[in-house]
Amino acid sequence: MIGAKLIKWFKQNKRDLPWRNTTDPYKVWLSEIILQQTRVAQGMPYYMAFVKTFPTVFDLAKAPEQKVLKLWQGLGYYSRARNLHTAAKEVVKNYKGIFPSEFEELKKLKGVGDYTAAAISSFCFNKPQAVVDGNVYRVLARLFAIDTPINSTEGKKQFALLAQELVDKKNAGAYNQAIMEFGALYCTPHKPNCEACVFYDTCLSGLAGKALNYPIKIASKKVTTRYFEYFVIISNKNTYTQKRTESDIWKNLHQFPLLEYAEKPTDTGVLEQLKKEILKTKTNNFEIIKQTAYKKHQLSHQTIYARFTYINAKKFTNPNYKQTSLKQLKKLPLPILLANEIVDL
DNA sequence: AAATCGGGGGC
DNA sequence: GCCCCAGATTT
Repeated sequence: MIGAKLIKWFKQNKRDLPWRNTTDPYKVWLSEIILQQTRVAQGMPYYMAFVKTFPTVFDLAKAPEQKVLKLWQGLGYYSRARNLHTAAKEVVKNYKGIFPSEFEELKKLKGVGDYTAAAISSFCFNKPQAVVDGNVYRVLARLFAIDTPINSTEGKKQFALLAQELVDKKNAGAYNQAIMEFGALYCTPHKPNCEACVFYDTCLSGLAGKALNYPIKIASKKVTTRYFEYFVIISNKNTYTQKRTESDIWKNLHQFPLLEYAEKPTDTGVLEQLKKEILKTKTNNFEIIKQTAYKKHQLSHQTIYARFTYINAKKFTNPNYKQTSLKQLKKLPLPILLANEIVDL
């Protein structure tokens, strides 16, 4: 039984985090969505801002999506913010603003999967449902020297089953937080503290001196490369933007007029396409003010090389783009790549 | 079953 | 540069 050791360790070593001082499912849910694939240090300021801006699920539900996305700006995986907003409206509409406590019911909420449903139901209602996050995969893989890849279908089933067998059914909330905290602080990916570990004498990978070999993962496909040519078109002290609506990165965030290429384009090629498709002119009634160097922007599955070309255009009328003042621009939710670019504007 | 979706921090 | 982070959804 690993539960007693974990919970004891947890009581002595846990971090004091704001979402641990409450059992309000709204706040726990908020923290869980924010912390998906995100380090505590990175998510913390966003959690504080969301709680302050939207103290209740009703406040979040009635907010416009653009305001939610703006507050999320810079955190990445923007579908989390869109789904967060959708789920808030679902809770208000379907549950009168009261979060359900059952695992299966929680999973019906947009953006709430196995992990998050288990977290909310166990943390807030002490339901006996095991969480399986990156920490749990790592701790269990090491304790039992499990060779099944954690990102394979079989691995996900195997680890979920094992986790559910191990969870302390009477103290699931404490147990779940304990095993995650243990993974985050002690059984870490690169420098596990095996010598001082409470499972030193039973951890199968540790005993073999192979803790670092676990967990096993299937190598992911390598990333694709994209070239983005953004055009900051200045006309009458305004610029122009559009909203990304395709199912692609940064959906529902805004951007400058953009030309995209799979391979590095030639300057003349870019210029021709700019005139034809964005400026819609055959003459040279515009002026290139400046052009930045390509900036490399690394995403999990894509490498983006982006460049900004500033253009002075006397007349610009293209219905695909919306005239935007600098003040308006800074209020729009933008990919961090663009937000950084306009900081000094 | 595999691909996709961000950004940052640690090494 | 590579890996990983309190994963979920889409294809």
